[in-house]
Amino acid sequence: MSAITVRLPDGSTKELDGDVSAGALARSIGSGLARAAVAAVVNGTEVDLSAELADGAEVSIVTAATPAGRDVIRHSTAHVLAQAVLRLWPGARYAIGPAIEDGFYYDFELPGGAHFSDDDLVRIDAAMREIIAEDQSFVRSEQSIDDALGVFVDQPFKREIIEAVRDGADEHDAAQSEDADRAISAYANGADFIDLCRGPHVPSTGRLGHFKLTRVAGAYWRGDEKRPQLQRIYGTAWESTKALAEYLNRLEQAERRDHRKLGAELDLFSFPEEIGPGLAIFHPKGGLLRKIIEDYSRQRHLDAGYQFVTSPHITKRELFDTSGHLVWFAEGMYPPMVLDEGQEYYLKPMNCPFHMLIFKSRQRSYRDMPQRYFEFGSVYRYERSGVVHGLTRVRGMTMDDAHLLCRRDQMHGELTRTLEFVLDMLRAFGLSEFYLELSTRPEGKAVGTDAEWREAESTLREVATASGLGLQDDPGGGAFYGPKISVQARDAIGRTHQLSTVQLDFQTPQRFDVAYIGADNGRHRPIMIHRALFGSVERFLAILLEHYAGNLPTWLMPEQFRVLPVRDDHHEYAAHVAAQLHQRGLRGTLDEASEPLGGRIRKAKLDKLPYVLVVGDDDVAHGTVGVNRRGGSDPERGVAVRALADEMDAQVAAHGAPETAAD
RNA sequence: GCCCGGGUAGCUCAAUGGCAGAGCACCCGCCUUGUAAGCGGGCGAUAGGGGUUCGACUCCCCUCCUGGGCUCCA
Repeated sequence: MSAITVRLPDGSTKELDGDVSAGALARSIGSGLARAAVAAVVNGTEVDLSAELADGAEVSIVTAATPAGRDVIRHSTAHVLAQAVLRLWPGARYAIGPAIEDGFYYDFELPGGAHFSDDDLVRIDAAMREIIAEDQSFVRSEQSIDDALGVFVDQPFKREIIEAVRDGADEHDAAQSEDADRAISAYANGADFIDLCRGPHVPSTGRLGHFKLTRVAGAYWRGDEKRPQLQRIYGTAWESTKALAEYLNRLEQAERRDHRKLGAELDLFSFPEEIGPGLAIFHPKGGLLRKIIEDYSRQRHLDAGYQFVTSPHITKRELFDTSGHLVWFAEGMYPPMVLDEGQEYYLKPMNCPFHMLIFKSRQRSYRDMPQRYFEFGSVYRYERSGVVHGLTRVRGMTMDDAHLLCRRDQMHGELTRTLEFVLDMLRAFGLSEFYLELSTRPEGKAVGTDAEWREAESTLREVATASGLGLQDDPGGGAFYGPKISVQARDAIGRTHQLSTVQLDFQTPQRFDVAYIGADNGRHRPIMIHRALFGSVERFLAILLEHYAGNLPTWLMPEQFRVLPVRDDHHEYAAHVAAQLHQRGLRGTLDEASEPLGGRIRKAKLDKLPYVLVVGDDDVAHGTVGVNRRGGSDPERGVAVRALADEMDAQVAAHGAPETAAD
């Protein structure tokens, strides 16, 4: 075997003689790298460490503690999971087992239609650890389509995948099918297990072990409800015990921020069984929080030239026939009420049809344009029973909904304005990291002409690009009536949430036959922009709660201060302090000295009060308060009431940055 | 809708098929408190319905509610 020379990422070269595998390269560079290596990238393609390198190749080593390395570990762990399940359930069929964000899953069909239970996870976990202890090698093989079909003769899901590769039906596999031999690759480890797989994998199962099976779930084959439902097992896997522990800790942190938990702890809202799933009631503090959010939003909309409108919660079916909702959105709507000799009334799932009627309520001139209608409109959607989730997926919600009708020549400007307005408002609530998504024409189920779509999409793209934010494409993700930009916001623990959407619609104005009179005295069709900023008030509130871990900035906090008199003979002064702050427009209460100060302070802290104010003898004598600030180290004694009020005013005016402390 | 969990007091949790308990909250007393839990007492529950059993929180069936999952592509 002759020596070869390969090029490394830093531009240097390395000579190999004899063993010319990627693993040998790693070893020749250093033992630390060799230990960390899980795969390699050769000329841009991921390969196993056992892959032989060609002379002149550009090679980089994939190490465990990197995104690509973790994918390899997770994918390999998924194989071990499947191997364990097949050991425990002979005759089980296995479908797919990819690496996903933070983990992996594998889908199975068990013999006799059996289902996994949580107890099974323990057994499977044990079997996996045996396989890992056996340190089996992952051995790659390549074969023709026909041979592969033979290998997986008893595995209908694998056969379906192979056939999809053969037929080139699977879009993603198109690149693979361009390979000259159209070979199918598979990995075997041990004598009893082989799985269809592109790879790469770790060299052997002994490289794995920092994993945890997390839950079992049902999942439809290829995500299609009409196909068989499979049994899915989820797990997470990492490069080290430490990384695994950190991840599990992160999950706990997220759990502590869960808005459903915080909503109960802070007495904001609840979901009484008596009302039904996905239908919340807001308690006084939650109601006040909503009012604060909504009032601020209203003021901003007023300043930005929006007009306030209101529409009813139910309407005759004809309105939704006209709008197309009963064709396109019927499954998301509650069934109708039949009133007045057969007249059907529907709860509204969206506000736009009503706003169209407001536009139509009189003749409009080109001079009237744009019309910007805004409404906190409560809508009801019949979400499937399995998908409701806290305040983020509900059956009744209030959208901060706007519909802008403008002339074609105003479209670009209105969109730019709208996007700026949206981002500015989100920033005011303490969200600052955004990217945009552009959802384009859904193939096959779109209305409107090609020219209209081209114009709409290119306009949205220009506007999105001009914002300077990152832009991701979401091909085919638009609504049937037009494309949209959605604003994705990153929260304090790095999760992204789709918040606002700005949607172009040339269909609805046509359906309602709305028009304005142009300067040419002719009828012209306006362009419509749908815009939800918070999405829904409920969901936005939930995202804020989780973003701030309940420590809402002072301006949003329903209770901004609480005055605690040390003894009951300080009550009068405490009431005086509270009244002074109330006069400055600050919100707060007085907690009388019926129990010891320490206990009252603790309660106020658990309620996440930004300002806990203690008044005693010294304060009565000098007109001061003791200030215990949220997140502050030591309380400050002897603060003048006026100075405190000024500080709080400033804090409110600044809106404040998120306090990312865990709690 | 479907798959796997769960449902005990307002909240967080106990209780081999054999007397349903605790802490917090709430109410009543006592205590008069200076920066994260003062003391005593009281009120209060097996989600709903059916079944098995001498006996059911516990086992079975149905309903309701609830948590996780159902595009993340060998």
